[in-house]
Amino acid sequence: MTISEISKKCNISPDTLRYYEKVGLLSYVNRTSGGIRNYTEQDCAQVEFIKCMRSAGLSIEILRRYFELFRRGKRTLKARRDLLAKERENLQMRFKELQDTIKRLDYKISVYDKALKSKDNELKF
Amino acid sequence: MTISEISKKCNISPDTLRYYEKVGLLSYVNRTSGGIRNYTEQDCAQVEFIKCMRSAGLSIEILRRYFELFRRGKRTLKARRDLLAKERENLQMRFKELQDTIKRLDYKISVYDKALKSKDNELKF
DNA sequence: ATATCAGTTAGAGTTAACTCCAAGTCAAGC
DNA sequence: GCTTGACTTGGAGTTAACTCTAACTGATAT
Repeated sequence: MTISEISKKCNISPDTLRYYEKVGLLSYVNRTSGGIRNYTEQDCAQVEFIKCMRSAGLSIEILRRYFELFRRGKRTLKARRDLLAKERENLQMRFKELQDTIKRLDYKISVYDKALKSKDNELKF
Repeated sequence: MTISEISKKCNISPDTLRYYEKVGLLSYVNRTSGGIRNYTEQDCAQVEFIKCMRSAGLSIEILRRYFELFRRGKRTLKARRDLLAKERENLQMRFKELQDTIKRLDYKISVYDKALKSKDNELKF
């Protein structure tokens, strides 16, 4: 798969793919004899994983650390597991916060709806 | 309340408070005769609201728009309600995504735990 | 009256994560 | 052999959201 093919397939720009490679999220992408990147299905799955974690809020730096551990081989299994478990806990916290914020917005919207009905209230902010 | 007092109370830096004022999130903060900001409880509640929305991911720009509508008075009630409702929907989507990502991490962690037990598996990434 | 200290401003600097650009290369079609 | 078009690189530019700096001011304690 060329860079533009995986770009379309994974909906991520070629520039971003090269950037991810440069900073260590996608190491050792195969090349053709002419020096052109040749992505595998496995690379594609990894890109999907990165995209998913990025959109949940994991930083490039955390993911870089994760893949760096990977490159060091099997003896880092435990460290990788623990890194993921820690990030999972962070997400769990953000999940609860998000839930509360949605509730807060729901309440605020209901206050707006009341004000709109009664036609003469203003809110504090 | 001086800036350092509200800073401690709301756990937000004085620089950030001045920045929020500059970009239009906190307009018309009262001043003493000497020109020093004098925050009210109401300002404090507004700062808490901003903090909550910011940490859920709402941008400064969206919040700026919200408070700008506010300044235009009662006739923008509906527009403000709709702005909040739209952001609420965005958060709802991110909430679901986050839930899926947490599940995905749980699965991945369980795969790690299996690999750690069997002592000889490596994962793909 | 002077030193101290918390506040003020405008504007510069920082960070993360891209995103763009210019100059060059390579394979394929005419 | 030449053009075209997709690729390559290193490095510069962008954006959001702060964060810091320098120079200044005004109230309070000695």
